[in-house]
Amino acid sequence: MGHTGRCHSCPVSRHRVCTALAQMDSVRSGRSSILRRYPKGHLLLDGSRVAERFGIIVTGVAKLLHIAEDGHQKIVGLLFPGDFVGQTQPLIPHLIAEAASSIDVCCFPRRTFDSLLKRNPTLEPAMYSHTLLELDDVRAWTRMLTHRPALERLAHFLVKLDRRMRRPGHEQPSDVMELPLSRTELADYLGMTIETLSRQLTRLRSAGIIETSGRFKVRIKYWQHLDMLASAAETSERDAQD
Amino acid sequence: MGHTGRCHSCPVSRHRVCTALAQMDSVRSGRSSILRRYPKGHLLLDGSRVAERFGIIVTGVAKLLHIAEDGHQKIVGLLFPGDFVGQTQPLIPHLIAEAASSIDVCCFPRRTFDSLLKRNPTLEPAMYSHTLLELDDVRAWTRMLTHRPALERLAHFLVKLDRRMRRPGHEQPSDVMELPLSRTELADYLGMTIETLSRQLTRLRSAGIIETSGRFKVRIKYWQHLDMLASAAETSERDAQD
DNA sequence: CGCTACATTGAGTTACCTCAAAAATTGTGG
DNA sequence: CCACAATTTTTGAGGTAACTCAATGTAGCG
Repeated sequence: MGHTGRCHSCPVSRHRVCTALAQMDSVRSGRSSILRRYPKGHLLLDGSRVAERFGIIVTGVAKLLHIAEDGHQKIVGLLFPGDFVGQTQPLIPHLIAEAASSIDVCCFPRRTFDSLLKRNPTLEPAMYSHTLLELDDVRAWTRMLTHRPALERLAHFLVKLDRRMRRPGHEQPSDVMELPLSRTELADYLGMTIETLSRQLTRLRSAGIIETSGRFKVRIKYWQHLDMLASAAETSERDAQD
Repeated sequence: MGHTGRCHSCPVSRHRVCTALAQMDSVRSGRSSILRRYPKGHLLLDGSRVAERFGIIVTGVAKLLHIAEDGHQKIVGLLFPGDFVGQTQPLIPHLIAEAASSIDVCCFPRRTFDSLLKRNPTLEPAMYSHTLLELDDVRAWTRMLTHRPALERLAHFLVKLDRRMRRPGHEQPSDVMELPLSRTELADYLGMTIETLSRQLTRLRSAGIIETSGRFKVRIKYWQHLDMLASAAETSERDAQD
């Protein structure tokens, strides 16, 4: 189950930043980093502080939150295995990340990571590339949220979640997966009310496309069907214009 | 009007990346870069190719577009003065940028820029920071689009446009500004139909908050009023929850 | 088991969408 | 410079997806 702390057995080792890191022997053999497990709710990133360590998510999901002065929190994104946290400077003080579920993080002490950054010239570019891809992803997601109906937004989310949570090899196509967010949070993230979200879930459930048990377990029964709904976006957006 | 090609007279010189660049004498004196003016519609970035030059927008606005296989284009973002284009690798092949209006760009030949990158260790981090801030901005904007009504989205856009287009010192607070997008494009960008957009513009117009002339000229008469509408977001989002 | 918090379902309302027509702006040839 | 077509924007009328408010159902916990 849990991996040994060496890159070759790590489920995220094929991600961009890990690939760059694994060019260093000390990293590949697991001597630079420690795999830490954090409980749901643990603060992984505090935007107002320099991070004590750099971390790459190995399993689990983290919420990215914006905090208002009054302390109120708004979900602005999610982090999945392969994504990283650990800023060198407090660039965005109102941004925090916290574990949405129990989460495994591959952690490098700040100093260690800084020296890796200096010694490995491919590392920073790899991080930058990762961020650029994420930016593009967020932009596409924004369009999805603003132009597509609630059902498709939900379908898209579920498909994305499934893809990013599935550990290579480890899982079957239609395993039960854990929702990282409560209904309230998920509705907020998808830009709808909990009532609308609940109705859309019911639609998918009674169409036989998904199965739910308890509040947080979902199983995709017809992935293909769900994916069609999710990508109905592109097709009907195309029809619409020009 | 047009600046001399030296950083000290340049309206964007106080932006992050320019500040980093201006640490080099050859840059500060304007020997590395050329100020180019491109007409509306000019292709500034082709995501499927390595860019011939690195450019920082000095005046004007550029559209960021996603291209589908069928050639259909969707607006995913805007670039303003201080933002930059010019990738080293074709990371996001379906992404292009084109001038939304006539636009001035401070251009560095690829080779020159690469060597600057190597010689100035603060440059890449500055670019990275810029991108991280942009990512955060897009995330906040996404929330705006998904949670706020059409009128507020439009108000927010106008306020943002005003802030980012205004050259330091150069303009009066309530100058006429040029809309970088047609109604169709703007509606698409703001996630509404052209009809709804038009109605919201009319509302602002008849409330005396803005003035329009022709298709592309807007003047904000009551900036404060508009800003209140724009940031009604935070206030009423706060009221809503917890 | 009963309490509390969260999720689902129901009924009525509204903001935005769709379809259709009128008005304004831009481009073109005389 | 003006008339006229083409394009884009605005306005109008009616429909619908999603919202709000309210009630019911269900999961988790002492």
